[in-house]
Amino acid sequence: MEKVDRRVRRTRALLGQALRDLILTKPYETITIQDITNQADLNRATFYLHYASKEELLMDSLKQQFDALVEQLEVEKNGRPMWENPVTLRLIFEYVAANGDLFKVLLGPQGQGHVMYRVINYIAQVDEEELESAFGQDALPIPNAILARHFAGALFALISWWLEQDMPYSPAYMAETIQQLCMAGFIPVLAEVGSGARAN
Amino acid sequence: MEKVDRRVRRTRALLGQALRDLILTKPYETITIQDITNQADLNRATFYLHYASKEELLMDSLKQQFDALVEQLEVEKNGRPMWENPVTLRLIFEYVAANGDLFKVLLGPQGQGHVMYRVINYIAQVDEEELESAFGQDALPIPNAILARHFAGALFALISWWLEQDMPYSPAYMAETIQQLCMAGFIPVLAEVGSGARAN
DNA sequence: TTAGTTAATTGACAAGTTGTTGATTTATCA
DNA sequence: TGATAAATCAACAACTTGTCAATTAACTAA
Repeated sequence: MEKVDRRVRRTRALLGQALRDLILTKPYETITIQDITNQADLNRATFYLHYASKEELLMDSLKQQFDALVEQLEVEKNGRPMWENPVTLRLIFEYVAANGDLFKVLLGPQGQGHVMYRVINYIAQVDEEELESAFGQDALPIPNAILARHFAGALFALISWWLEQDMPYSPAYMAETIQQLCMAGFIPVLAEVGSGARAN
Repeated sequence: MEKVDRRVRRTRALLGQALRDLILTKPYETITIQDITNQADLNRATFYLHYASKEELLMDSLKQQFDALVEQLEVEKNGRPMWENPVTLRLIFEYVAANGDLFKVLLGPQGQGHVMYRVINYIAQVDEEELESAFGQDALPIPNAILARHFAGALFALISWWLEQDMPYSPAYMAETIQQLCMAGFIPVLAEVGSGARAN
């Protein structure tokens, strides 16, 4: 079925790696097809045999990484939905950390909109499916789509912030915190004012 | 103080409007400086007298819109922090709706990363300041920065989703829902299973 | 109102990117 | 091994970019 010419596999892998390397080097928008093929040591015309644009290449390259993660998560989560499973969340943060250099650029201030959007959308989609299989289609007082988006947005923003700050907390802490905030909200947190300064 | 030559104001306004118009017409990346100056009916060299890039122009143009909103919010919120003030949140959604065409593009699948990042960051920053003035610096069991980011991410994701779906709910509903989810979390929602299908 | 200042226009420049072409060489698969 | 498909190469026109000096037009302040 999935028989692909070895040369094609090789070329695409080289192009993908070249783009990833370049992203760590210079702003994404300034990277040209020339740059990519130079870095990959391939002819420029070869690029167009496989992709129509940088974005297409980037998405193809990221998809493979994603698929590997999703496969791992499927095994670990064992039917428990993401929002109440700290193990799944922790694995996500560990995965992000493992590819921190790249994600920090792609999701940061100079990040790519289509990547950000897809990440949020992907998380939301998975989450929405989990909600549907757990509660049915919109049996809850708030639409599944909204719940899923809320969760995905919060997760995305924390990942982005965590990378920007160079990961000041452990993946486990981030996972627990997100779970707590999504499940129980701010109220329990705000109620429990610590030893620091009090409001005036 | 702020005396700016009338020609400069006029030119910058024309350039900004031209870019906004073009964004509704064709993909952002394909818009050239030529396109912008053509649309604005200005000479191409004039652009470089004011901005170094499309991004700089876009940010300058958006900043003015933002400032107008922030000013309005300051008046309305009356000291009450964003996360527990449905009026502020409703105004935000109404503001988004008023500029729906533009924001739908900028925050959507083909959106611009730097715009998305700035929006999230801006909301988070305002929220973090509110948390600090209400509870002090990190007196809560969870760092203010994380709480603020969580809220900003959820708000951003819901706005983006709401635009993408062509605003299927009222601004008031969106505001109430976000507030409820952020303050009380999923637990009360999941507990209250409606009349629909039940999990198997 | 006017004189001096500053912005905008114009045409032109070299340098670089883009996407595609046809002919050729090279690697792979069966 | 021989047929097939991929990669290379050089070259193409079309376009964008940033900058320039010289000129014209608009504005501000006295």
